[in-house]
Amino acid sequence: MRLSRYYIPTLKEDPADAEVVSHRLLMRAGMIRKLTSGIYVYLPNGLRAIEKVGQIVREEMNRAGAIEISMPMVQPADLWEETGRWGYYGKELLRMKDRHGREYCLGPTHEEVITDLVRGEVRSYKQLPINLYQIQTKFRDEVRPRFGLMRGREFIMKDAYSFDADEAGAEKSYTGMYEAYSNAFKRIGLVFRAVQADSGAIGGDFSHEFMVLADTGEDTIAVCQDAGCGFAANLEKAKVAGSGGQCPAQTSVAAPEEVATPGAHTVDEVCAFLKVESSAIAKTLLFSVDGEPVAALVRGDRELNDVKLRNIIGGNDIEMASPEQVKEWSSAPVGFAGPVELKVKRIFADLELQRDQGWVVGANKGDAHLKNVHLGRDVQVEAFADLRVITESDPCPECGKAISFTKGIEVGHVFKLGTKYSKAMNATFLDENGKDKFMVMGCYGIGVSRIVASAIEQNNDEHGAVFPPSIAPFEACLISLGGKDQAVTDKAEELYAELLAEGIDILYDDRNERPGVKFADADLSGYPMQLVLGGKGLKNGIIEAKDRKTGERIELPLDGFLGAFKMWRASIWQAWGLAL
RNA sequence: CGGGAUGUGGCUCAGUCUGGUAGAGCGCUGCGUUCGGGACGCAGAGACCGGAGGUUCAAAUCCUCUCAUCCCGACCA
Repeated sequence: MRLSRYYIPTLKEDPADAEVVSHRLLMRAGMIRKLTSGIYVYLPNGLRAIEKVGQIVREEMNRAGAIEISMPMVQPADLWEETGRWGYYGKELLRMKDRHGREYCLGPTHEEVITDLVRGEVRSYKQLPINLYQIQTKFRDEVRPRFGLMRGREFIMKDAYSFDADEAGAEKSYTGMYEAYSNAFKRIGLVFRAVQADSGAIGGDFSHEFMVLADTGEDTIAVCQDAGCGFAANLEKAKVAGSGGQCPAQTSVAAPEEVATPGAHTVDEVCAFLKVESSAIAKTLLFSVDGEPVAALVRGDRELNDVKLRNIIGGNDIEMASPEQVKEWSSAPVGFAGPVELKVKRIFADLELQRDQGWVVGANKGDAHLKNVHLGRDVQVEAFADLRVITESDPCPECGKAISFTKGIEVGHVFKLGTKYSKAMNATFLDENGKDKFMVMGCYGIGVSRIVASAIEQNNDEHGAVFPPSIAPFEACLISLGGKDQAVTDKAEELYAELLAEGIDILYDDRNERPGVKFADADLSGYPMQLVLGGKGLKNGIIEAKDRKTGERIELPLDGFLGAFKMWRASIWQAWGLAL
């Protein structure tokens, strides 16, 4: 491509509304432009990177036996009613009506559509397994879109759906996708890690996320320090080691005693007032679950894991109780709720609280707490469960050794769905014995546009983006420093033609610009290889080759250029850990 | 949805407190010089100051409402 006839509108200055590095650089490198909050235009270089990622994903999906289709973005509400997700999915689902008043939504995901398709087509076990996928624009009306392509409302996703005759087949489909994902991310050139994950609104019982490791990631993952163990999980999923069982009903703990704690609303204030450690306190958090009160107790120094809570209590609409609700349910202002004689039927407590000891809790009246509260004796707890967020000082839940936290960006997610959707939508087939059975499903997503952003998050420097060669908008940039020197221009034209004929994905900067402008643009855009031809070089029979990642420059001979270039190119790919 | 902030040429911003001729840098157009790390000179084009209403002789500036965008939180594949 000739840059003089192409469209890469780079910016010298940082756009005012771009916070994270990938957003800034995508804008500055002229790869995207914002249309409105969370919705972007993909400019030529942005589109190229996206399509390269898409193509790698497509190849790995095809290799794994999946079959590409394309489903509509607009979906009818009645399909979502069938699975109950019209109610469950919430405001993230952008809903609309057509001229007849019929309800639709913009597809944030396609379980309903694919299941509807397959139930109408697949009748026999002989047609299974089948795995269908698409690469398509999705829409999720995020509460707060941010960070450019990292969390947009409109984004490009590859989503695949597998249908199997039985659990064993579904397991195979799942591992097949897991492997395909690992292969794809390796080819894309990202440092990533597969971790255990919560399945969220998609549902199902088992899932892994593929995380690109980057300090700016929105997710935190807990990783076992012991490589042999291999435990890695999203913080919202990571279980905390702890025994189940019952809290003893008998105890030697003294009877509860009310103590005055004027003005002590927070755990810290109560600690300071009563001169106890925060680990001696059990805090009571009130939630409204579809309008009904639920209480969750965790130790004062712990953080409640709301995903774990949601998974235990069920329900559609879960939110923190409002101050008014707290007052109604606990008979006290915020900060003094406690489990004893609480007007809440469902009380859940973290495993740590079943210890045979007395806790400090709110007294359900203003300016007072109770001490010596024993949950087995004084409180009707519906269940003791793992409710808290794991901490870095907790042991690995699988092997007991130390764990550490790192930040990651979720770029892929594989789910085992089981029969959740096939049952809800009656997707059945006839098995060998002529019996009707529900198909066993799995679903698998890759955030294609997000990968481009995460690649920049992981690879950039003060000059701009640094793309892995497999997904760079162009693999190499040929910079001609010809100016008025026609001999240099002629030679550059010749090299460009040679590289094109060789099938190299090359951008030729033939603009009538000063050298500094060309260098800055090439660095900013992140082409992994730069070729610079100047007057001096031409005289000496060499062209300069710069590795964008390391900054290292070498000289390639103009005589026998193509061979020398191909060797250099191979070394660049190899340094990225990529196969050509 | 709660808290905070910002809307002025294509971009980044000043001007708003204290009302009185709309500014700068970058970018853009033309001419000339320059040409290995975002050049320089000269001459230009380009703004209903987010929108609506109000106060005033006079509003980018003060008041009311509204819309949009960003940040923090809540929430969330």
